[in-house]
Amino acid sequence: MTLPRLKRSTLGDDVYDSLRSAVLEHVMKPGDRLNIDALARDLEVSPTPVREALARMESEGLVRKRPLAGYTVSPLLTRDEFNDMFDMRLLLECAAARWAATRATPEQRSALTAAAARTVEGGDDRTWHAAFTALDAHLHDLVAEASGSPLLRESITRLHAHLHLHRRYFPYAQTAVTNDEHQQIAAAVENADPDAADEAMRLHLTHAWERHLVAFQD
Amino acid sequence: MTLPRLKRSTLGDDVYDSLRSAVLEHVMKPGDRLNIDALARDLEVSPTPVREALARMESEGLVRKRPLAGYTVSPLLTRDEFNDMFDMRLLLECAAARWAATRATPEQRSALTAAAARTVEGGDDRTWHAAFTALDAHLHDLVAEASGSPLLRESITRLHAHLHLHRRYFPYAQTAVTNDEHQQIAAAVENADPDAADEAMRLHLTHAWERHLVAFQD
DNA sequence: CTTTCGTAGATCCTATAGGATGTACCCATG
DNA sequence: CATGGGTACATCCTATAGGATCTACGAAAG
Repeated sequence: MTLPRLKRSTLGDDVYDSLRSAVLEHVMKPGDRLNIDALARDLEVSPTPVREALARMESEGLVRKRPLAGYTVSPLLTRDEFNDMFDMRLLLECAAARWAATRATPEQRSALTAAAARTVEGGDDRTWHAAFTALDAHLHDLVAEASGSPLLRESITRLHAHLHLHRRYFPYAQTAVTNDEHQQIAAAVENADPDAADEAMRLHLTHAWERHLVAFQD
Repeated sequence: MTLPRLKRSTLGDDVYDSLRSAVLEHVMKPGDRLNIDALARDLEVSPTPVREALARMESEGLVRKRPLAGYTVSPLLTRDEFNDMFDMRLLLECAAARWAATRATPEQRSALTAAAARTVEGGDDRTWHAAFTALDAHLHDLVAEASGSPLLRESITRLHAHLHLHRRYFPYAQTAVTNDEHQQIAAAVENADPDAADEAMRLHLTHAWERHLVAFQD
């Protein structure tokens, strides 16, 4: 018999969750200074667990630290960095799709197909876009999980944090309907066709890349 | 004119460097408990910067944290985790070699060739092995750097931390001479031949994999 | 008007102390 | 002898305070 893992947590972990979502959900914008004492007051804790949370976030690239001068939210990606990120996505996520096609469990395959079938209903642009990105991120994580490689999934998750940051800042860069692309990926995985899965993911990412590039017209 | 970046650091950063090398150089073995107060006494600092350093190390997978029960050095990789790591190495480092072949600067190419030409001189087994792994790690980092992708290099560096941990624990798993393999990689990059670089790296990693597998005869 | 210097304030970094939790040992009991 | 419970100790977690550093604003000199 297996019992559910019990989840004890410290203040440091809670502060980390709060700050991480605050950065990802854009409550604090890139470049903003993070005043440790102020954060501690707002969260009604002492500075110590705040420092601990910031140290973790720095190691993940969400914030930057300048010794003796404080933390700031990581700046937005430059055009070069953004292109580099998509090169990495192509490398990692296409491999994930390929591996998922051969190693995914039946449950994972059907979950992927179900997620790809879902569509986002109306509402104003802002909430619609938020729901859409959440769905997209969920689907990509399903593929990463189905790859059967914990390390690969972790690497992809790391990349997506930065992608999410960028998306929130340019909310209308990606408005085209990508359901078809998602369904092709899911179908390829369902059919256990590695080459097709790789190619479908490549197509999807390349299109996403092009849609995002408009944000860099400088 | 460009001035050298000035390197101010806090105690937390220094503690991090110290603890990281202590784990990597195997001063503290996998599974060992890390007593925060004791570490603070040994390093002659207060527990606060120690906690900060451990938080960073946990995010990198070097230590594990159990809330309200302390930190421990991450356990050695299981056979599955080890295989997963080499799958990732094949994916990442072959791509790095491929990109390096097309995008490396002339300086990077010659540095790579020079590193591949170096050999490790005698001494007792232990120091020889240490020098050898250092040379191998340096060469792989040169390839990662020459890829021109900061994200790719960072991912590879992350993997190598765990690899290094494993190597130190089974110091005699890799004794074959790999200079030939290194030189083939360097030559392919020098000749700007992506396919050859990919293949040479694949061969090198596959052989390394087989050499390491003997550690798992259980 | 521009630049330099100096001071005041805010902020970061570190150390110390106390409350909360986990761990280990010993004793009692079946 | 094995098992369960209770207590003492060690350790972790958090809060608070003080010293060191950085930043920003204003005044003085060129």
